[in-house]
Amino acid sequence: MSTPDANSPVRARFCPSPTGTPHVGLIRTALFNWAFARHNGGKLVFRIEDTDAARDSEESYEALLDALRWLGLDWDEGPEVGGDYGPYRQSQRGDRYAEVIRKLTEAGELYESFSTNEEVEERRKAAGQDPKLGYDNFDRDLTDADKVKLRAEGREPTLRLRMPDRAIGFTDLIRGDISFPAGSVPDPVLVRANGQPLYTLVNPVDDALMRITHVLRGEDLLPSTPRQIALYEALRRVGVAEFTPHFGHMPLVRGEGNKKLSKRDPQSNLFAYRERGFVPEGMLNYLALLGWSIADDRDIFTMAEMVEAFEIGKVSSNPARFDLKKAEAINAEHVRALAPAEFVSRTLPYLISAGLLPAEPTAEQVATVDAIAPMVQERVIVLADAAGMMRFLFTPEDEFAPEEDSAAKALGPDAKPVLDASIEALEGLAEWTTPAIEEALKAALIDGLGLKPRKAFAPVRVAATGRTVSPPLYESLELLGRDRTLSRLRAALP
RNA sequence: GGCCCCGUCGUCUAGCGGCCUAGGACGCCGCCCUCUCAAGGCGGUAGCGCGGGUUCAAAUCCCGUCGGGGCUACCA
Repeated sequence: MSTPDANSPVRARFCPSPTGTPHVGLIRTALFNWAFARHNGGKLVFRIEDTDAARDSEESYEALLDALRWLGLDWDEGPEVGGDYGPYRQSQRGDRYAEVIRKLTEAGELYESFSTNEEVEERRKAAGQDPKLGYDNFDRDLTDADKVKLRAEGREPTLRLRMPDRAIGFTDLIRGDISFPAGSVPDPVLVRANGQPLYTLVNPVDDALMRITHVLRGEDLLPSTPRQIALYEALRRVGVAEFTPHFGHMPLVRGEGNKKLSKRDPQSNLFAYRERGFVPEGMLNYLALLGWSIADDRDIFTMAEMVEAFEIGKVSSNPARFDLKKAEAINAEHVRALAPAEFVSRTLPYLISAGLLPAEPTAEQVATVDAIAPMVQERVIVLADAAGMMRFLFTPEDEFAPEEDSAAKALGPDAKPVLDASIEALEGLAEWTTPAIEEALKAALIDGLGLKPRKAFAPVRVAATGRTVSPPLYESLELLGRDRTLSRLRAALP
């Protein structure tokens, strides 16, 4: 098997079909191809496999671009950036496929197949074989007379590739040597009866035409590799392909249980993570951990570091479970690592969509966010969490009310003396600053009432911020201001 | 059923014959810090599927076995 010249530049590709919402497993595939291309100083080709009009949609296509752009996974050739091997949407490459089909057919690499699935099944059963064995290569030896007769019945043939009568093996970049015995792969259909080419044809043909050197994809495609290698051999014989690329099959991403993470599983939806406020750095870092590790004692890293260290041979061959808890932990690390101003600018959209702020926040509102942000930043896991923690600062007084369960915990009858003492202490404060508030509250509640801090501050916290969990209390009160603080404490009196 | 892949803590992994009485991370538990919750610090919990080999020595190599998964479309 002739492989790409070791000195020729790496050309990897990411070639999703635009069906549904981007899936985290799909994005992991994009990430590894991207990192592989970047690490090796090669090119990443982005190609859209939209040959199934029944399932593809323009929305899904847009979603794919949106996803990659959001994550910062850039491509060197593909939609919107062009390249020497375009177009990069298969729906626009019909003429090329027709040409390849013609060459293959003329060279006798393809044969006409008239069998229906039912007929194949019947023949398998009649031979005492399991119908699941698939196509039986029956039409390989049809005579011209047979074909004329079948056409006369109104049947149109598909075009199948004749698989070689020998084992097909290759060295997988991730798994090592893999071999499929002769006869274990039935002759695949490459072209529909109506002349439409299928994935089985267009995927390898485009990889050949685009001179892809490394095919890195999910393990679910491993069984299709032998028929692709057979096609490559045919393409080389007719002068369409110059070499057969290297293959590497990445482990599957699993969901709960041991099954492959399904497209229907809400956990697979990339955009759901974005909506919750996963940051690209966190999402990518976590996805990278699904099958790869940068070092034995570290799992937080940047994409620049990943590119520097990424070697395809170090990718694990076992399936990885998508673990939300760990994804969140990794994301939280990246959120905390954000520069304060960056945290604010990324959080603002979430505050707006949560209804805390108008689409165009005032300078004063932004200043308030700036002030509370550092204290919120280290307490959130995803950006959307910030809304819950900042809500008390942006809720109009007539709408403000402590959350029910928090109130139940901290605003019972016992709270009255605490709130009374707090109000009295805060009313007379000369200056409304964090240190002054702290001093006054401690003097009144700890020293004055002799309460444990835990008991003392809970009612004040819930009365003012609405929740038992909030940013630090004194700072929060300072930002809230004296008037709002006092009116909320009074309103909370049992 | 057939073909293929995979098998280290609950999860993701490090490990590629001696450095392993198996390391890290998430989770979980405890302690410290402390105005809450986080963050941070410290400590703990838990694993080489099983059986044979090879070897002075195996998580690491070989075979078998069991288990899990994927594919098996005129989808991609």
